[in-house]
Amino acid sequence: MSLSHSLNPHVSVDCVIFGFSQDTLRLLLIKRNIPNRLTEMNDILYALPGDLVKDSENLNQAADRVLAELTGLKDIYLQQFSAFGDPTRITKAKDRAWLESVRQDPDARVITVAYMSLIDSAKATLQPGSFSEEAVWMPIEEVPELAFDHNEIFEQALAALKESIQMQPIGFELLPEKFTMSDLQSLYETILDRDLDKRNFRRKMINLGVIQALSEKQIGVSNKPARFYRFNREYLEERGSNIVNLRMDGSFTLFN
Amino acid sequence: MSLSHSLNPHVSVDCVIFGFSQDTLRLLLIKRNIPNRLTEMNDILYALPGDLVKDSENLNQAADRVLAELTGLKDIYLQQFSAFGDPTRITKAKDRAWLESVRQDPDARVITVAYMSLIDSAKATLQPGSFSEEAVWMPIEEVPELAFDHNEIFEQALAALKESIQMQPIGFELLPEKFTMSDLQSLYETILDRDLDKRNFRRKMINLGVIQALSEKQIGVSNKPARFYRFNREYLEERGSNIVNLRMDGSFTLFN
DNA sequence: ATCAAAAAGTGTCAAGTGGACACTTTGTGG
DNA sequence: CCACAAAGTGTCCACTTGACACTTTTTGAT
Repeated sequence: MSLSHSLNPHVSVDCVIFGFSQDTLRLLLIKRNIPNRLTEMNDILYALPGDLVKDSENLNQAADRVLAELTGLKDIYLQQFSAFGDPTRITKAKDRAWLESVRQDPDARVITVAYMSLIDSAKATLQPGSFSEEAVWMPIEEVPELAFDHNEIFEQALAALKESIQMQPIGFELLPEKFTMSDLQSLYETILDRDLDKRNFRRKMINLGVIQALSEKQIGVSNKPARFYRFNREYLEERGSNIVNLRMDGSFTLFN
Repeated sequence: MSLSHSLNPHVSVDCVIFGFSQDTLRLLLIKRNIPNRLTEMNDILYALPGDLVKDSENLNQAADRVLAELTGLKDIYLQQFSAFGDPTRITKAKDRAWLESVRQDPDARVITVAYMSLIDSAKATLQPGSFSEEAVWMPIEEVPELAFDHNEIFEQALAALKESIQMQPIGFELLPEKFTMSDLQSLYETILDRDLDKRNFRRKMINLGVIQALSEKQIGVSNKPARFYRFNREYLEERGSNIVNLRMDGSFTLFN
């Protein structure tokens, strides 16, 4: 636990980390044990990884630190997407019990700055910070009631993710160094939650120039082995993220 | 001035209000008089309209209130776009002089949540809040050195504005109830800072269905009078803002 | 050796959109 | 009635999208 005198009691960061693997999109949650005075047992409460900001660090640094402390994840590209500051956001009964057990000033009004990221959950090694807390990947359809206003933060992050995937070829941080076209398509289908046409998808990806074909192929699969591709990092550096367009028909047309 | 005991000394909001009129894009600034101990005169410092958040209000409410208090602007649609929390963001010498003159706790580390909006500056009536402060529209090319990290906040807001205009047909709040096609094109050209082809612009706008032609025309101009149009509010309600597309060539293609 | 299963991989056409480009029309004012 | 100023208009080509179905390649079982 960090020295609490350097913590700013009014500002926190929360991290919405989406993990993708095995065709499933998951949310990274912290499982907290909360003392329950009535039952003398611990209640379990899931929450986004988050904590107060130190007076000496900026918001990005705080997000990196908090995520590492609570989950062991390091060097994750975190993108700030919104601040949440409703005065009632931390006043649920369960939340107060936990706050009283860990915070110097549990009554302080806290605004939080939310960060999000999308990573390859198979590559991420979780190392929860303390024995009473555990980091888990939760499929996004099964996300339970969360602490504070974390359900709302999660929903907004998911909506932001769906929008942003339309606008830039993400996936760079998401897939292994080499991956098949089907892996990539599956990633997009999962996030967008709809089917895409195989031929059109391949055509678009290749023409965009974001990925490069390798000569390598899968081995040991019981069907035609797929070719591997890798992301073309120069592409994004050259282009920036300016790859948006507005359509006549008002529809999204990234794929299909 | 509000009761300071209800102000949260660690969280503020700042408003980046862009105003458009007479083919010019302007930024709304507050002119502050700062006591200078050496000269016994006042230094002048421009700043974005912003102030601390009250413990009883949420961030959106704070932004609305602060903007109204400092500039008189009400019922402006403010969109949160980023939080700024570098520990050094309020430590410039000039800034400290001013903070010491108005804040209970001038040393507090403050993070700020930034909001932006784009309005018709000709329709907006400014009523600065106190005699020592004055609200002014500053053409964006002439924005001077601002308080705190407000130059950075402004730059980021401008970049966000340029991006977002590509993605949704804004302008609804910007132009008068009825306007000419040239007015609209001029708005886009000003914000995007480049020329657009007249024929292609008209075709796109009309086909999009965002605007409706009126039968009325200009009168009293010494050239062919232009037809008036109005925005089609049903359009946005039906479509939402889902009018984005990703292009093969990686370029913006909203117009031209 | 042959076959079945499984996933990879491939081509075409029609419709729509984007971008480049120059002249005519309609009003006012001198 | 003439000059000026800004509005308004149409076409062509290149490219992108979206719909659509069959062949290829490998493994593993018989």
